[in-house]
Amino acid sequence: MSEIICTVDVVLLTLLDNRLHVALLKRDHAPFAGVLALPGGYIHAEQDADTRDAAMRTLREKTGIASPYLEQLATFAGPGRDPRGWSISVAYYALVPSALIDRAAHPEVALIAVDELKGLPFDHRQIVDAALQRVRNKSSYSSLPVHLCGDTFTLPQLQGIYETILGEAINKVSFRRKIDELDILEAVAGQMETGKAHRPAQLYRLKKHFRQHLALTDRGLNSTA
Amino acid sequence: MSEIICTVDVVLLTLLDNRLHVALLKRDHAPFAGVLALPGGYIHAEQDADTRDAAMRTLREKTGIASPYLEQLATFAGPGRDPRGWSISVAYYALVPSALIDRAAHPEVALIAVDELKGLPFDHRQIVDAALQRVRNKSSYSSLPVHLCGDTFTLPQLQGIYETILGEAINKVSFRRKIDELDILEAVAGQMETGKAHRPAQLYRLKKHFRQHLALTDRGLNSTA
DNA sequence: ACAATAGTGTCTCTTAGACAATATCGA
DNA sequence: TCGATATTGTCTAAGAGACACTATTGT
Repeated sequence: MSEIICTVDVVLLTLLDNRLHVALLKRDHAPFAGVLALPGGYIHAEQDADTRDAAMRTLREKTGIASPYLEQLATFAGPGRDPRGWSISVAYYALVPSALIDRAAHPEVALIAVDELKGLPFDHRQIVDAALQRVRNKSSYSSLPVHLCGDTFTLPQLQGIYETILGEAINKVSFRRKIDELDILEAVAGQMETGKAHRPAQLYRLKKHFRQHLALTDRGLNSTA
Repeated sequence: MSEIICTVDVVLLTLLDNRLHVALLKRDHAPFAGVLALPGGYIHAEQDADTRDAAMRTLREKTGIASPYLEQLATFAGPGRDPRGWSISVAYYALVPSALIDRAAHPEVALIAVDELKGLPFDHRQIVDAALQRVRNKSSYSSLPVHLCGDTFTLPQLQGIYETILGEAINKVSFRRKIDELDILEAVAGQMETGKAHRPAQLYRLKKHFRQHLALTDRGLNSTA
């Protein structure tokens, strides 16, 4: 039983040009050397405190991203998914603002639009699909998408992000009501998004209490589901 | 990396005396020999097609249960959870009608009320808690609890099961409206639950299409959440 | 002033829950 | 007939979406 290959894989999602993108890396070694794949790697029992830790380390080492929103997705396993043998991959998904991805320091990180993915090795396609399904589902009733925003953002911007993820238009009044009920944002005093030929929008940021790990407790953006 | 211990654990839930119970087994071997613990065991790379398969096999071998509702819960891992070393446990949860548990053939299966659990080894307490949270959460918006029923049941019985799981009373009219909308039950013609000193209730059963794997698609019992 | 988008007030429609009336059994 | 619970009809209240009006900017 100890011949099982234990790995983690991370589906790192971000927004670019108003579309969801996944971070992929060209694999250094066989199998699938040179092919774009999810950032992942072996669990290091000597140093990883758990699989989340392993996923965090992997992400840091391969993309330089420090403390993203990171949540366990599911575990994929079996004899066929990795040609080296029976393997387990504990998959995580991360949401980060694209500004946090330092592409100068890590030019090897490829950001691919999720609807243009093709030819992923292993069962990575299945893992990405599971992550997308999870994020879409969870976004419909939680504040999850705020993790794709930068420090400050306007409500129209945030609504656009929800619409991008959910793939459908949202009623403006309802959206604002829900966000208001969630009570997780605070206006940045006096600051406005400016420069456009129309009324500027109020800037908001996450309340201090929610800056980090917002994941566990949120509920209730949209009960449409 | 190959010294990692790879296991599965199953949280088998059932209803007994109107209360949720977990199936536990006295461990045969060290560590924690003789202590009640979740049914679980090593993944057998030679025979298991994936972790679900391993969980199914474990459940069959240890409790005799053949094809329960079984879904992946989460993966628990780390250096401290098992005294033998760095370990991974892919946890599943199962829901079965208590009638399916053949306690004559498997007298070693202990069914413990979930609110009376104590002294579980490893991190099994944490795993059980995660399963309960998942089941309660999912029950509030899906038909999940029907898996705890036998072949036929009445609507008042089913409502009672929901109330047991959710821990609160449900509006009768709303409950029936929702169940009706889900459109997953069919009346068993002419059959009534009988014998009580009051109007008998109509018996229902799952529509054929939903007999097995109902898990993946269901939605929308209760949007209260 | 005009175009364009932000922000808000209000109406309607859908849906969940409360209440209550009717139905059907055993005693 | 009475007590008990099943089943169904209807009213009310809460919430989501549609619509439209006001606000504020650059041109």
